[in-house]
Amino acid sequence: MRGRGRGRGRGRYRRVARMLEPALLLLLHHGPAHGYTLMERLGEFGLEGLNPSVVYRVLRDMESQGWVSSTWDEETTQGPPRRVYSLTALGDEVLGWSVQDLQAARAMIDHLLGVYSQHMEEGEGEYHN
Amino acid sequence: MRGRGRGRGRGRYRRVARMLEPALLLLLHHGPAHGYTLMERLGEFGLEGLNPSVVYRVLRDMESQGWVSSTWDEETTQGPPRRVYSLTALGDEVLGWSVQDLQAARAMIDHLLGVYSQHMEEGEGEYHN
DNA sequence: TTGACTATTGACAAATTGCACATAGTGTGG
DNA sequence: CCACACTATGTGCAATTTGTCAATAGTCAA
Repeated sequence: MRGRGRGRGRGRYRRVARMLEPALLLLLHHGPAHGYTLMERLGEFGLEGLNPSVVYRVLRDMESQGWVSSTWDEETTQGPPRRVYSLTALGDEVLGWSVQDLQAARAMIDHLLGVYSQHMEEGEGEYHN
Repeated sequence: MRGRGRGRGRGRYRRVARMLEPALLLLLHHGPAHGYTLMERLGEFGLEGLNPSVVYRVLRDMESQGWVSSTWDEETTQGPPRRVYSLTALGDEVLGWSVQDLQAARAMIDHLLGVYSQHMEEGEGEYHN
């Protein structure tokens, strides 16, 4: 068995992961920020409780793509040096594309939900077993 | 470099893949159908052009989870024997959960899009490079 | 100096996906 | 009969993505 985790939860989680990049880009669209701060602000987008290494990895990957750039923060705070990420011009463009992608995704979801509620109204949903 | 496919397209495609299971369940909610037929009807949900083996694999996986059941079609048509898939009671329930997940996903997308257009109106989006 | 909290990174296992190809029946044109 | 096209489904494996665990590192307070 290929064990695609049964039951609930999984689906949402994975779909959510697909929103991590857009959410980070959007947060940076507001202004530069540290990775740690970004991670905490992800809660606003329903992305709380992610493993930090996931978030940092995405940030580094986005940097290697040139969507964001980072420098080490000058001021010493309580802790090791922090990276400050900012959106690049390319990242700004990518954010625009992401928004379009998300609009398309929403349209697909709407269609599916529409068909489902239609089935419900019309009393379809006889499963044959 | 970990090569997370640059540029467009990828993101959408992956997000789309996450809708394959719900779409198949919904199609089967309408009534039993062959894998091949299902594959063709996926176009209605914006899921055209998928590699057949992907669709068949998901169907078999869903069967191993007990969400759908299949039998070989009696009637001989042009081609090898075909499987007929139908939704099980469990599959019907899973479809309901999927719908809830999708509603939640839509809410998240709406929120993100809302924040984005707010930024746009307020003239944010200074990227600092 | 121990523990708690802030920050970031690395390495590896597990899960997912894409793709190329294998198999198989039926019908058609030469 | 043979090659070819089209309908259908299944297998195997490489590549990619994701999750998890642990390492490193600095500051502060008891």
